[in-house]
Amino acid sequence: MSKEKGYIQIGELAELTGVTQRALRFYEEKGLLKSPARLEGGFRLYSDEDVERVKDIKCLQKLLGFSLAEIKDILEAEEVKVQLKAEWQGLDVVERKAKLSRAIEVTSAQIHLMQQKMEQMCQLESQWKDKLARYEAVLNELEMRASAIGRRVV
Amino acid sequence: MSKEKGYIQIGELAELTGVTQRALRFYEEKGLLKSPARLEGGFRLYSDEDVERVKDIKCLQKLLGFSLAEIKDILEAEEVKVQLKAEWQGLDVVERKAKLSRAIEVTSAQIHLMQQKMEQMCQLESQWKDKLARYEAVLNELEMRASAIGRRVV
DNA sequence: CAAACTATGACGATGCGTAACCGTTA
DNA sequence: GTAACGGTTACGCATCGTCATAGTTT
Repeated sequence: MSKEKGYIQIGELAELTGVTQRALRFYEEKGLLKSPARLEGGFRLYSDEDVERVKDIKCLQKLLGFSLAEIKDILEAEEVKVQLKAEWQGLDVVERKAKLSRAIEVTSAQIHLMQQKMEQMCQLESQWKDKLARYEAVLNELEMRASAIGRRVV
Repeated sequence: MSKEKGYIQIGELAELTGVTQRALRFYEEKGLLKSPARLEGGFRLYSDEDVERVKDIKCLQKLLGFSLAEIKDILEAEEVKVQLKAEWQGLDVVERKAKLSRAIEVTSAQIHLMQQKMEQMCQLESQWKDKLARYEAVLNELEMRASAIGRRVV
Protein backbone atom coordinates (compact mmCIF):
# COMPACT_ATOMS: atom_id res chain seq x y z
CA MET A 1 0.00 0.00 0.00
CA SER A 2 0.95 3.66 -0.33
CA LYS A 3 3.16 3.01 -3.30
CA GLU A 4 4.63 5.69 -5.52
CA LYS A 5 4.62 8.11 -2.63
CA GLY A 6 8.20 9.07 -3.16
CA TYR A 7 9.45 7.57 0.06
CA ILE A 8 12.58 5.49 0.03
CA GLN A 9 14.34 3.30 2.57
CA ILE A 10 17.82 3.65 3.82
CA GLY A 11 19.32 1.26 1.29
CA GLU A 12 18.08 3.27 -1.63
CA LEU A 13 19.17 6.53 -0.05
CA ALA A 14 22.60 5.02 0.37
CA GLU A 15 22.75 4.05 -3.28
CA LEU A 16 21.47 7.39 -4.52
CA THR A 17 24.00 9.34 -2.51
CA GLY A 18 26.98 7.04 -2.35
CA VAL A 19 26.93 7.22 1.42
CA THR A 20 26.76 4.03 3.47
CA GLN A 21 23.81 3.13 5.65
CA ARG A 22 26.11 3.27 8.60
CA ALA A 23 27.09 6.83 7.79
CA LEU A 24 23.46 7.83 7.32
CA ARG A 25 22.51 6.53 10.75
CA PHE A 26 25.53 8.29 12.14
CA TYR A 27 24.47 11.58 10.57
CA GLU A 28 21.08 11.16 12.17
CA GLU A 29 22.67 10.45 15.54
CA LYS A 30 24.71 13.63 15.20
CA GLY A 31 21.74 15.75 14.18
CA LEU A 32 22.73 16.34 10.57
CA LEU A 33 19.63 14.52 9.43
CA LYS A 34 16.40 14.89 11.35
CA SER A 35 14.88 11.63 12.55
CA PRO A 36 12.89 10.40 9.57
CA ALA A 37 9.44 8.85 9.56
CA ARG A 38 9.31 5.12 10.16
CA LEU A 39 7.33 2.15 9.00
CA GLU A 40 5.48 0.22 11.70
CA GLY A 41 8.40 -2.19 11.89
CA GLY A 42 10.86 0.62 12.46
CA PHE A 43 12.26 1.00 8.95
CA ARG A 44 13.34 4.55 8.17
CA LEU A 45 11.54 6.41 5.39
CA TYR A 46 13.33 9.22 3.60
CA SER A 47 12.08 11.93 1.24
CA ASP A 48 13.57 13.62 -1.79
CA GLU A 49 14.72 16.48 0.37
CA ASP A 50 16.76 14.06 2.41
CA VAL A 51 18.49 12.90 -0.74
CA GLU A 52 19.55 16.45 -1.50
CA ARG A 53 20.61 17.09 2.04
CA VAL A 54 22.84 14.05 2.10
CA LYS A 55 24.39 15.05 -1.19
CA ASP A 56 25.10 18.47 0.28
CA ILE A 57 26.73 16.91 3.29
CA LYS A 58 28.94 14.76 1.13
CA CYS A 59 29.95 17.73 -1.00
CA LEU A 60 30.86 19.94 1.91
CA GLN A 61 32.82 17.15 3.47
CA LYS A 62 34.69 15.80 0.48
CA LEU A 63 35.28 18.93 -1.55
CA LEU A 64 35.90 21.37 1.26
CA GLY A 65 36.94 19.20 4.17
CA PHE A 66 34.46 20.57 6.69
CA SER A 67 33.81 18.60 9.86
CA LEU A 68 30.32 17.29 10.48
CA ALA A 69 29.84 19.89 13.20
CA GLU A 70 30.66 22.67 10.76
CA ILE A 71 28.42 21.16 8.12
CA LYS A 72 25.60 21.06 10.61
CA ASP A 73 25.95 24.80 11.19
CA ILE A 74 26.12 25.52 7.49
CA LEU A 75 23.02 23.50 6.71
CA GLU A 76 21.13 25.15 9.51
CA ALA A 77 21.95 28.58 8.17
CA GLU A 78 20.83 27.39 4.80
CA GLU A 79 17.43 26.35 6.02
CA VAL A 80 16.42 29.89 5.36
CA LYS A 81 15.76 28.54 1.89
CA VAL A 82 13.02 26.25 3.15
CA GLN A 83 11.60 29.04 5.23
CA LEU A 84 11.34 31.24 2.18
CA LYS A 85 8.53 28.94 1.15
CA ALA A 86 7.00 27.94 4.46
CA GLU A 87 6.02 29.77 7.61
CA TRP A 88 8.37 32.52 6.51
CA GLN A 89 5.43 34.89 6.19
CA GLY A 90 4.64 34.60 9.85
CA LEU A 91 8.06 35.79 10.92
CA ASP A 92 9.05 39.20 12.11
CA VAL A 93 10.78 41.29 9.47
CA VAL A 94 13.75 41.77 11.73
CA GLU A 95 14.07 38.04 12.18
CA ARG A 96 13.80 37.43 8.46
CA LYS A 97 16.56 39.92 7.81
CA ALA A 98 18.76 38.33 10.43
CA LYS A 99 18.35 34.86 8.97
CA LEU A 100 18.97 36.08 5.47
CA SER A 101 22.06 37.96 6.53
CA ARG A 102 23.35 34.90 8.27
CA ALA A 103 22.74 32.77 5.21
CA ILE A 104 24.47 35.31 3.00
CA GLU A 105 27.42 35.45 5.35
CA VAL A 106 27.82 31.70 5.47
CA THR A 107 27.46 31.25 1.74
CA SER A 108 29.96 34.00 1.02
CA ALA A 109 32.43 32.39 3.36
CA GLN A 110 32.04 29.07 1.61
CA ILE A 111 32.56 30.59 -1.80
CA HIS A 112 35.63 32.41 -0.59
CA LEU A 113 37.09 29.31 0.96
CA MET A 114 36.49 27.32 -2.16
CA GLN A 115 38.15 29.92 -4.32
CA GLN A 116 41.21 29.80 -2.09
CA LYS A 117 41.32 26.07 -2.36
CA MET A 118 41.05 26.20 -6.10
CA GLU A 119 43.91 28.64 -6.32
CA GLN A 120 46.10 26.36 -4.27
CA MET A 121 45.10 23.44 -6.42
CA CYS A 122 45.95 25.33 -9.58
CA GLN A 123 49.42 26.06 -8.30
CA LEU A 124 49.90 22.46 -7.30
CA GLU A 125 48.69 21.34 -10.67
CA SER A 126 51.29 23.28 -12.57
CA GLN A 127 53.99 22.08 -10.20
CA TRP A 128 52.98 18.51 -10.81
CA LYS A 129 52.82 19.00 -14.53
CA ASP A 130 56.38 20.28 -14.51
CA LYS A 131 57.47 17.30 -12.51
CA LEU A 132 55.69 14.96 -14.87
CA ALA A 133 57.44 16.57 -17.82
CA ARG A 134 60.82 16.07 -16.18
CA TYR A 135 60.12 12.40 -15.51
CA GLU A 136 59.03 11.85 -19.06
CA ALA A 137 62.11 13.56 -20.38
CA VAL A 138 64.38 11.28 -18.38
CA LEU A 139 62.43 8.22 -19.42
CA ASN A 140 62.67 9.24 -23.04
CA GLU A 141 66.38 9.65 -22.77
CA LEU A 142 66.70 6.21 -21.27
CA GLU A 143 64.80 4.69 -24.15
CA MET A 144 66.82 6.62 -26.70
CA ARG A 145 70.03 5.29 -25.31
CA ALA A 146 68.60 1.80 -25.13
CA SER A 147 67.69 1.80 -28.79
CA ALA A 148 71.03 3.29 -29.70
CA ILE A 149 72.77 0.45 -27.89
CA GLY A 150 70.44 -1.96 -29.55
CA ARG A 151 71.50 -0.77 -32.95
CA ARG A 152 75.11 -0.97 -31.97
CA VAL A 153 74.75 -4.53 -30.69
CA VAL A 154 72.71 -5.85 -33.58
CA MET B 1 78.02 23.56 19.13
CA SER B 2 77.30 22.53 15.56
CA LYS B 3 75.37 25.68 14.87
CA GLU B 4 74.20 26.83 11.45
CA LYS B 5 74.11 23.26 10.22
CA GLY B 6 70.59 23.55 8.96
CA TYR B 7 69.11 21.18 11.47
CA ILE B 8 65.92 22.12 13.22
CA GLN B 9 63.96 20.68 16.11
CA ILE B 10 60.42 19.53 16.10
CA GLY B 11 59.00 22.83 17.30
CA GLU B 12 60.46 24.73 14.41
CA LEU B 13 59.38 22.10 11.93
CA ALA B 14 55.89 22.43 13.33
CA GLU B 15 55.92 26.18 12.87
CA LEU B 16 57.35 26.02 9.37
CA THR B 17 54.78 23.54 8.19
CA GLY B 18 51.72 24.36 10.24
CA VAL B 19 51.56 20.79 11.49
CA THR B 20 51.54 20.10 15.21
CA GLN B 21 54.33 18.29 16.99
CA ARG B 22 51.89 15.58 17.87
CA ALA B 23 51.05 15.03 14.23
CA LEU B 24 54.73 14.95 13.28
CA ARG B 25 55.44 12.23 15.80
CA PHE B 26 52.41 10.40 14.55
CA TYR B 27 53.64 10.58 10.95
CA GLU B 28 56.93 9.13 12.09
CA GLU B 29 55.15 6.33 13.90
CA LYS B 30 53.23 5.52 10.74
CA GLY B 31 56.29 5.58 8.51
CA LEU B 32 55.52 8.75 6.60
CA LEU B 33 58.62 10.36 8.02
CA LYS B 34 61.76 8.31 8.54
CA SER B 35 63.10 8.34 12.09
CA PRO B 36 65.20 11.49 12.22
CA ALA B 37 68.61 11.91 13.80
CA ARG B 38 68.59 12.75 17.48
CA LEU B 39 70.53 14.84 19.91
CA GLU B 40 72.18 12.99 22.79
CA GLY B 41 69.21 13.82 24.95
CA GLY B 42 66.78 12.37 22.44
CA PHE B 43 65.59 15.54 20.73
CA ARG B 44 64.68 14.98 17.09
CA LEU B 45 66.69 16.78 14.41
CA TYR B 46 65.09 17.46 11.06
CA SER B 47 66.54 18.57 7.74
CA ASP B 48 65.27 20.83 4.97
CA GLU B 49 64.07 17.79 3.07
CA ASP B 50 61.85 16.91 5.98
CA VAL B 51 60.27 20.34 5.81
CA GLU B 52 59.37 19.77 2.18
CA ARG B 53 58.10 16.30 2.85
CA VAL B 54 55.80 17.47 5.60
CA LYS B 55 54.48 20.23 3.38
CA ASP B 56 53.77 17.64 0.71
CA ILE B 57 51.93 15.48 3.21
CA LYS B 58 49.79 18.37 4.30
CA CYS B 59 48.97 19.31 0.73
CA LEU B 60 47.96 15.83 -0.31
CA GLN B 61 45.85 15.48 2.78
CA LYS B 62 44.11 18.81 2.88
CA LEU B 63 43.69 19.60 -0.79
CA LEU B 64 43.01 16.12 -2.08
CA GLY B 65 41.75 14.24 0.95
CA PHE B 66 44.12 11.30 0.71
CA SER B 67 44.57 9.06 3.74
CA LEU B 68 47.99 8.83 5.31
CA ALA B 69 48.37 5.32 3.91
CA GLU B 70 47.77 6.59 0.40
CA ILE B 71 50.11 9.49 0.94
CA LYS B 72 52.80 7.11 2.04
CA ASP B 73 52.50 5.22 -1.23
CA ILE B 74 52.56 8.40 -3.26
CA LEU B 75 55.63 9.75 -1.52
CA GLU B 76 57.42 6.47 -1.95
CA ALA B 77 56.78 6.52 -5.67
CA GLU B 78 58.04 10.03 -5.72
CA GLU B 79 61.34 9.16 -4.16
CA VAL B 80 62.46 8.48 -7.65
CA LYS B 81 63.28 12.18 -7.58
CA VAL B 82 65.88 11.71 -4.88
CA GLN B 83 67.27 8.74 -6.69
CA LEU B 84 67.75 10.79 -9.79
CA LYS B 85 70.53 12.46 -7.90
CA ALA B 86 71.85 9.65 -5.72
CA GLU B 87 72.72 6.03 -6.30
CA TRP B 88 70.52 6.18 -9.36
CA GLN B 89 73.54 5.54 -11.57
CA GLY B 90 74.16 2.19 -9.96
CA LEU B 91 70.71 0.89 -10.81
CA ASP B 92 69.75 -1.43 -13.60
CA VAL B 93 68.25 0.37 -16.59
CA VAL B 94 65.16 -1.80 -16.37
CA GLU B 95 64.71 -0.87 -12.74
CA ARG B 96 65.17 2.80 -13.48
CA LYS B 97 62.53 2.65 -16.17
CA ALA B 98 60.13 0.84 -13.86
CA LYS B 99 60.53 3.42 -11.12
CA LEU B 100 60.13 6.27 -13.53
CA SER B 101 57.03 4.74 -15.05
CA ARG B 102 55.55 4.25 -11.62
CA ALA B 103 56.27 7.85 -10.70
CA ILE B 104 54.73 9.06 -13.94
CA GLU B 105 51.68 6.93 -13.37
CA VAL B 106 51.16 8.17 -9.83
CA THR B 107 51.70 11.80 -10.75
CA SER B 108 49.32 11.58 -13.69
CA ALA B 109 46.68 10.06 -11.46
CA GLN B 110 47.07 12.88 -8.96
CA ILE B 111 46.76 15.52 -11.63
CA HIS B 112 43.70 13.85 -13.03
CA LEU B 113 42.06 13.56 -9.64
CA MET B 114 42.76 17.17 -8.89
CA GLN B 115 41.28 18.29 -12.18
CA GLN B 116 38.13 16.36 -11.40
CA LYS B 117 37.92 17.96 -8.03
CA MET B 118 38.36 21.39 -9.47
CA GLU B 119 35.59 20.82 -11.97
CA GLN B 120 33.23 19.80 -9.22
CA MET B 121 34.24 22.81 -7.22
CA CYS B 122 33.61 25.11 -10.15
CA GLN B 123 30.10 23.75 -10.53
CA LEU B 124 29.45 24.14 -6.86
CA GLU B 125 30.80 27.65 -6.97
CA SER B 126 28.34 28.81 -9.60
CA GLN B 127 25.48 27.11 -7.75
CA TRP B 128 26.41 28.92 -4.60
CA LYS B 129 26.76 32.21 -6.37
CA ASP B 130 23.26 31.84 -7.74
CA LYS B 131 21.96 31.09 -4.30
CA LEU B 132 23.77 34.08 -2.89
CA ALA B 133 22.24 36.32 -5.52
CA ARG B 134 18.75 35.09 -4.63
CA TYR B 135 19.28 35.73 -0.95
CA GLU B 136 20.53 39.21 -1.65
CA ALA B 137 17.56 39.95 -3.86
CA VAL B 138 15.12 38.95 -1.13
CA LEU B 139 17.00 40.95 1.46
CA ASN B 140 16.98 43.98 -0.79
CA GLU B 141 13.26 43.70 -1.27
CA LEU B 142 12.74 43.52 2.46
CA GLU B 143 14.72 46.68 2.94
CA MET B 144 12.88 48.48 0.17
CA ARG B 145 9.57 47.72 1.75
CA ALA B 146 10.85 48.74 5.15
CA SER B 147 11.90 52.15 3.92
CA ALA B 148 8.65 52.57 2.09
CA ILE B 149 6.75 51.87 5.29
CA GLY B 150 9.05 54.21 7.10
CA ARG B 151 8.13 56.99 4.74
CA ARG B 152 4.48 56.16 5.11
CA VAL B 153 4.63 56.16 8.90
CA VAL B 154 6.67 59.30 9.27
C1' DC C 1 68.87 27.65 39.19
C1' DA C 2 64.91 28.70 35.99
C1' DA C 3 62.60 29.00 31.50
C1' DA C 4 61.69 26.96 27.39
C1' DC C 5 61.79 22.74 24.81
C1' DT C 6 61.14 17.97 24.03
C1' DA C 7 59.87 12.81 24.85
C1' DT C 8 56.73 9.30 25.99
C1' DG C 9 52.36 7.49 27.31
C1' DA C 10 47.61 7.47 27.97
C1' DC C 11 42.96 8.83 27.31
C1' DG C 12 39.42 11.26 24.29
C1' DA C 13 37.00 12.84 19.98
C1' DT C 14 35.66 12.38 15.09
C1' DG C 15 33.79 9.63 11.46
C1' DC C 16 32.73 5.99 10.17
C1' DG C 17 33.79 0.21 8.87
C1' DT C 18 32.58 -4.17 10.24
C1' DA C 19 30.51 -7.72 12.28
C1' DA C 20 26.90 -9.92 15.45
C1' DC C 21 22.39 -10.81 16.46
C1' DC C 22 17.77 -10.24 15.74
C1' DG C 23 13.37 -8.37 13.85
C1' DT C 24 10.58 -6.91 9.32
C1' DT C 25 8.57 -7.41 4.74
C1' DA C 26 7.86 -0.84 -0.26
C1' DG D 1 8.99 -20.68 5.21
C1' DT D 2 12.70 -17.88 2.82
C1' DA D 3 15.41 -14.14 0.82
C1' DA D 4 16.43 -9.54 1.15
C1' DC D 5 16.31 -5.63 4.12
C1' DG D 6 16.61 -2.94 8.20
C1' DG D 7 17.57 -1.96 13.46
C1' DT D 8 20.61 -1.69 17.39
C1' DT D 9 24.77 -2.48 19.91
C1' DA D 10 29.46 -2.94 20.29
C1' DC D 11 34.11 -3.05 19.08
C1' DG D 12 37.87 -1.33 15.87
C1' DC D 13 40.68 1.87 13.07
C1' DA D 14 42.53 6.32 11.47
C1' DT D 15 44.17 10.84 12.79
C1' DC D 16 45.30 13.40 15.65
C1' DG D 17 44.11 16.85 20.33
C1' DT D 18 45.07 17.17 24.98
C1' DC D 19 46.96 16.51 29.25
C1' DA D 20 50.32 14.49 32.61
C1' DT D 21 54.83 13.46 33.90
C1' DA D 22 59.61 13.64 33.36
C1' DG D 23 63.96 14.59 31.12
C1' DT D 24 67.01 18.13 28.20
C1' DT D 25 69.21 22.42 26.84
C1' DT D 26 70.14 24.99 19.07
